[in-house]
Amino acid sequence: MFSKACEYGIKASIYIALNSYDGKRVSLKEIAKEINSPEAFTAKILQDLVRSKIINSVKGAYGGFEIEKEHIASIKLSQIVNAIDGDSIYHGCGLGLDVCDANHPCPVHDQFITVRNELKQMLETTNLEQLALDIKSGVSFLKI
Amino acid sequence: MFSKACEYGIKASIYIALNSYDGKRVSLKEIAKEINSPEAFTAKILQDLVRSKIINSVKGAYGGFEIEKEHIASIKLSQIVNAIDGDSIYHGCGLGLDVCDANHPCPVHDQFITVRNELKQMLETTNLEQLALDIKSGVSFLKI
DNA sequence: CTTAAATAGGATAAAACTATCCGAAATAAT
DNA sequence: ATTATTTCGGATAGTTTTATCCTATTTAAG
Repeated sequence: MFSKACEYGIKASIYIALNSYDGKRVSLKEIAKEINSPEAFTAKILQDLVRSKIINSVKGAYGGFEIEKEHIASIKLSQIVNAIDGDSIYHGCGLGLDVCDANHPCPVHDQFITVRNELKQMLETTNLEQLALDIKSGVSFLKI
Repeated sequence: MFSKACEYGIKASIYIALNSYDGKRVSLKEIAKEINSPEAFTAKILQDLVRSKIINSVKGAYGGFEIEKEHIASIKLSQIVNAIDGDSIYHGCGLGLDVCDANHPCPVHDQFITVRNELKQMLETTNLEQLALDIKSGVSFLKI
């Protein structure tokens, strides 16, 4: 469903959010360790998220990544996915037709639209705060 | 959502079904042309479908691919997807955790389950006959 | 029997995705 | 200022997916 890059991006964002609530800035090293991801590859993904202004980075000693507390609740899963995997989930035909709409649908157009709207809805109604709080309370987990 | 291989596999299956209703066997060449897919790559995918006994192949002159008429209505989209992409859609965590279940869920476990069940349901309730008839009646299209 | 037309399957190439390496730039502490 | 730490970004490597090529095998027709 999601690319590896996207999986790492989501988990990293949650971990950063979690720590930002405590005013803690976290390093790439710590993030990769806590979400069990390859460090250098994770760095690339974090750079994407910084460029998309979803997370914030501070260079140099005592630097790291953070998210402004007030923004956490307003960051939707859809923004993270879009920053990393692009908007193919929103456009794009289920069977890869260049043109696929109500007037010229692919064979699974209607069925696909239904599932995709469910996914879309899910991504747009889930925000970082919810996810971070579940980790904090031990309801969900970022690794193993 | 689906791999390219899976997209081609689904479209090819529909085209074969469509022709099998008329008792027509179709060649790789014709299939690739009609579903707008690379010929040699499509050949590999058709081989998979033959091995999975979803479609039938006949070698030699006047050979080609076909599906027994009586089977068409019983072939579900899920079987085609499973033959080509495997069952990763059914198992596997949305965020790539090795262990992810109700007792040890990833942060998006519940949301993911919901969307995936919708997809699962869709794949299991859609069969080749429905899809082929829509193509025949000009309601849906296999290319452009 | 020979030939032409097809699928089967192995080998290989190209492209995309995942992952690693290393030097540059920035920053805080000493 | 110097040093240690840390992100940034370009180059490169490995892996998987997508795609191509070529030969072998099968089969119907002449």
